[in-house]
Amino acid sequence: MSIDEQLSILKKGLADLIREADLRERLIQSEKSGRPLRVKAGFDPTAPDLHLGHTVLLRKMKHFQDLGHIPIFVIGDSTALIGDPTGRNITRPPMTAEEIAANAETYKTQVFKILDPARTEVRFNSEWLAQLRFEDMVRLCSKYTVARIMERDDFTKRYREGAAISMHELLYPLAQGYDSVALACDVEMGGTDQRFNLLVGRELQRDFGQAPQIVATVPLLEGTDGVEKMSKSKGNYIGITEPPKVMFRKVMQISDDLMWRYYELLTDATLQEIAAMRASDQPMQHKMALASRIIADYYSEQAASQARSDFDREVRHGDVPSDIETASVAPEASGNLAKLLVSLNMADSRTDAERKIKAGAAEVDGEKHRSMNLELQPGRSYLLHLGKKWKRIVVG
RNA sequence: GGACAGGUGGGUGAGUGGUUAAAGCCAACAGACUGUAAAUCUGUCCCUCCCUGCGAGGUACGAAGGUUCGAAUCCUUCCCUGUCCA
Repeated sequence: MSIDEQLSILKKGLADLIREADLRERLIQSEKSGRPLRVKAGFDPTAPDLHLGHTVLLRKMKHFQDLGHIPIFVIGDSTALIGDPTGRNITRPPMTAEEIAANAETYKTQVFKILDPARTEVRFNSEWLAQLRFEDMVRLCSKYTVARIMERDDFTKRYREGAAISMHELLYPLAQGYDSVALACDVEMGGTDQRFNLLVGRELQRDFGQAPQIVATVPLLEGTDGVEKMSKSKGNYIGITEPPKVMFRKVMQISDDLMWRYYELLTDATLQEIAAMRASDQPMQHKMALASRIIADYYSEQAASQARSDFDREVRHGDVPSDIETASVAPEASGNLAKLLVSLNMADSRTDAERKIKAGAAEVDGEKHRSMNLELQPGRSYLLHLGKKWKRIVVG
């Protein structure tokens, strides 16, 4: 494949590429020398589950991998001690070592749903960061000035607003930049919000006598609300390990406009194909196709079609779901429906359950049930439905 | 170390002694409507208990004490944040 072709694959969907000429140069060198490029992306092990927002980046790394280069997946176990201040206006609470270890493990397995494990490097940045002594830290800090660090949006903003900025947060960009030095990266990738951190890497590499890495950023994927970027903590995410059915439902819940964005960033559909779909008057069909496509990526075609038919039946026609869990309930649970729903995890609290029952959200055996009272007969089974939750119970 | 300002429910933000479990807005949840979504409308949005009622009780306005019949509102100490001065 020609360098131009390679470049155009790699450039597709990128938000920033600093700088394109450098990347071209490196691709040429790599081809000549047979040395693959080292393409790094760092992840904070803060959320235990990867979601579609992360996959925009991972898919791009896969493109590099497919062209013979080496993705380096850096798990920021040391930098997690700081907590990336990106996009934050408050200081993050630090995580415990146990949490970090557990989360990192989950990341590792999930990331290989996209990348080929045999040709991926997975590294923890504690490997080199934990080695640094105080003198090393001081030396590292001396390479950057306060004014330059404060150029970062988040810091400027927080500073201007009189919000707290702790000293250790200023170290984050330096630590991340040092990762690139330690790994001798050729390319570092991240979301557009990572731009600053990625650029710091270039400067530090220069200071350490390395060629500055190429910085490639991908757009941030909006979450299911269509407004904020997808994030676990905002609850607007679609996790790649969520059951197919849940994924399908969540994809269907995005707005029609957002769907085109998802097509662009989460599938290999070409821009022409997307434009054609967009011109048609079948948004729902295309959305269902999108959901199926995404599920097929992380599960299988079969799982996708199953999820699709479940959605058809359960959501569109309002039928009873096919895979309701059955729980057995002691006869003593008879009497109070709210209590029962809480014990079955169908409501957050008893007060919550009562509210929903009063609002007419509860059904027993398909009948709306507005009374708090539910007498259970031993041996019988009941079908409970509250909002999106269903459960079959057997008494006895 | 000194002076000053401030800390309210998921977010924002009212409220400066008494129908205040705490306005409004946003988010969220449930219901209706619907072709998925959106939009719209209705209701809800701390917890527990029961005789499920515009019911009873318990917690809650950084923390702990105090004043008062009564405090988010006043006082004291502490913690935290910011600004200015050293």
